[in-house]
Amino acid sequence: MKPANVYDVAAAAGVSTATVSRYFRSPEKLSQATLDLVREAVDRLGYLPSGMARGLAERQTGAVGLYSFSGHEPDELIDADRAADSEGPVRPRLYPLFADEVLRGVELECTLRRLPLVVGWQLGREAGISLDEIARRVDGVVVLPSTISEAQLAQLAKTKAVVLVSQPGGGRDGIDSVVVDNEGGMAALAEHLVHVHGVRALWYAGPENGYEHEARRRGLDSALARAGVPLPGPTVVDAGSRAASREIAARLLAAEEPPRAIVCASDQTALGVMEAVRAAGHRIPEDVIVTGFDGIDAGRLTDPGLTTVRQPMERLGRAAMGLLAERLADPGLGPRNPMLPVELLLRGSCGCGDGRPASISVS
Amino acid sequence: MKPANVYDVAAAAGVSTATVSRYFRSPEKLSQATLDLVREAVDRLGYLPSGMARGLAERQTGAVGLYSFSGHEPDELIDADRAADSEGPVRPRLYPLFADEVLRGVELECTLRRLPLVVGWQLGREAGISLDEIARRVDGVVVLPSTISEAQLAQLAKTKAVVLVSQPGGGRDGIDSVVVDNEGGMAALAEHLVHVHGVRALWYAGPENGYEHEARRRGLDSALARAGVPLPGPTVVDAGSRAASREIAARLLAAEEPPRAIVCASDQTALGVMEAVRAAGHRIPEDVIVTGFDGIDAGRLTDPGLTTVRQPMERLGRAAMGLLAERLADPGLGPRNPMLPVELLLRGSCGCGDGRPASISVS
DNA sequence: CTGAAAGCGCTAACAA
DNA sequence: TTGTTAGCGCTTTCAG
Repeated sequence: MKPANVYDVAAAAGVSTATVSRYFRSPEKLSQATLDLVREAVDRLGYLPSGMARGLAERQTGAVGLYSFSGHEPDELIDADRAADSEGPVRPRLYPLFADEVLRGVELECTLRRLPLVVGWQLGREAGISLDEIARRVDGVVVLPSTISEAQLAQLAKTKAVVLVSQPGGGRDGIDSVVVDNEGGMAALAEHLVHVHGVRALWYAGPENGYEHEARRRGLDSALARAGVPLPGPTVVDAGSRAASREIAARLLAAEEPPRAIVCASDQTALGVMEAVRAAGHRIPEDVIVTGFDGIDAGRLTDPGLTTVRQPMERLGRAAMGLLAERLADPGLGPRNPMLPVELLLRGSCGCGDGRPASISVS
Repeated sequence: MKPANVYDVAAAAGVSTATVSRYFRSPEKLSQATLDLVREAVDRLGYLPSGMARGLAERQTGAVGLYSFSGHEPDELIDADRAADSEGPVRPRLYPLFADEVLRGVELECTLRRLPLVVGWQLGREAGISLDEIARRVDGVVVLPSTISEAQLAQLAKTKAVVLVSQPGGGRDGIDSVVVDNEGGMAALAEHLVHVHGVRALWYAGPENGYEHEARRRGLDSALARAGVPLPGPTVVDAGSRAASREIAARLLAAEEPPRAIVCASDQTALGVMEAVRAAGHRIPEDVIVTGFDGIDAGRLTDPGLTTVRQPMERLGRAAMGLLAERLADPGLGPRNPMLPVELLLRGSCGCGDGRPASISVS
């Protein structure tokens, strides 16, 4: 039997559909007697107003969206069933990752603001959910770094509010953004390595595409240049891929002398690199220092702990959703593009942190 | 300027609205020439079909929902900004909790099945988002334990597919459920305490309302009865509240002799109890054994590690969304109510786990 | 392969 | 305070 609609309820209560609508939208405009009448009919029929019809009529969905890459590799996800529930010193699957923590912040903000959240994950290039599937259901969407082209984003921004996370909004109309100080964080890390640990020869591992990684590389290079240390060559490594990890190991074995440090563009890459360094027979940090970027939880659980630059991930999510909510409330706002500070986390993998990890605020 | 709709696109392309609709829904029915015509218009106008209008016309939303309690206390969430980004041996705010891990499983399954997910959290009794706000936007919803009455659930199930997590579906029509073996897990834990550690006097801490806790209590009592150990009295403690933790501490101080063990209905309660036990001047596990239930991550990070019963939380979420997707695909299905096995995790807080934690499968 | 037109269920003027 | 009615934007027969 198909669910009741306004007409059914109106007929059952002996009122008009407008009155039934008012019962939900502006009960204060109805008399007590009418209220009771409608309530009875609603309860009896188990009536739940359709969000689709309501959205159509109101010309807005009343919901917000989050679109993200999954952070995991497809095959890893498919196998997740097996991996998820085992336990050990090293987790079989990394969690929570950057995207998970940002999501938590977004959810939190949505809960506080009473906004239903529609989430969708991109998985690899083709799998998962498309941004359009999310966007068509919401008034505005927070977009995490994903393989969405600038053009698509600009197109979308014409009809929906868009807030970019970890990608510069570029002052484009209708596109807000929130980023962290990637450049400053990486520069601070580089200075630490050079001045405290005397590092003068290092490798850089990480994908070189994308705004975040470019900013990090820039921070690294400028700090090294200032310190008079030769810049590392480009090392392209796909974060998380086992092949990349093997490649690093092979390069280490092939090298006449291993670098004093390997600076990675992300913690996930760094965890793979740590494995590779050990596979090549070197000790961390005595032979090779390894550093990451992000501050995911897994970096605390390795031995030694991973020295890294921590992004305020949950805050990033909250800020992004906050910007979105504000824009929805006032579309006239100019573009906002805040930058959040990061924090240098010194743990064992750089040779610091005998005892508790130290943390240093940057920017 | 308001966003383009089908009519705009149809006019721009010189075709009918039906053709524009077919462009998206069944492109194989259109000639190449028409396809090109429409594509051009769509791109030029930045057209994104409205999910609301589509849902209305199709009589289904094409999305699924997840409704959950937040797992955190409201004040904790409000202050989250400050707490979220600090670091230390014990995290200022517990994460990920049960609900977070289940959510992850649900998201994962949605990603694989390409289903947009609408999430909403209840916060305390009144704050946060209401179940109706989620339900009206989706075809079916997964509901985590929350303060939703049986009556409301039954009402909702009349119009939407509902899958309960950690609550028995009770064979009701249209209500599926997935639970874990709470009773068996707690019984296994109790037997371990009695037979391995010789526990004969213990307290039970945890809220006594709700299906999960009732099942756990039942498992505890029956195992103790079988072993001829006197049953603990009821101890009602609101999980996570500081007042409850203080109360435990006070009771310990008032007691002539502390119990050999305090068995808790959840890890969150157990973490509070561990604090309380120490505050009362006792050592864990030498003086007092403390155990939890859930297997959240935070239980690994305490010193000593928390002995607990691990639920396969991610799998719970995946299973729930799987059931929902299947029912949506075939509404004729009878009620499904699977029970997932749990695992006993022996760590330091019961006196086991010199070295690596042991884990024992239950059921 | 394409078009015309009738809804889908709700809201919001506008009247009464 | 309540009712009438015209859309909201899309899909889907039914014709052609």
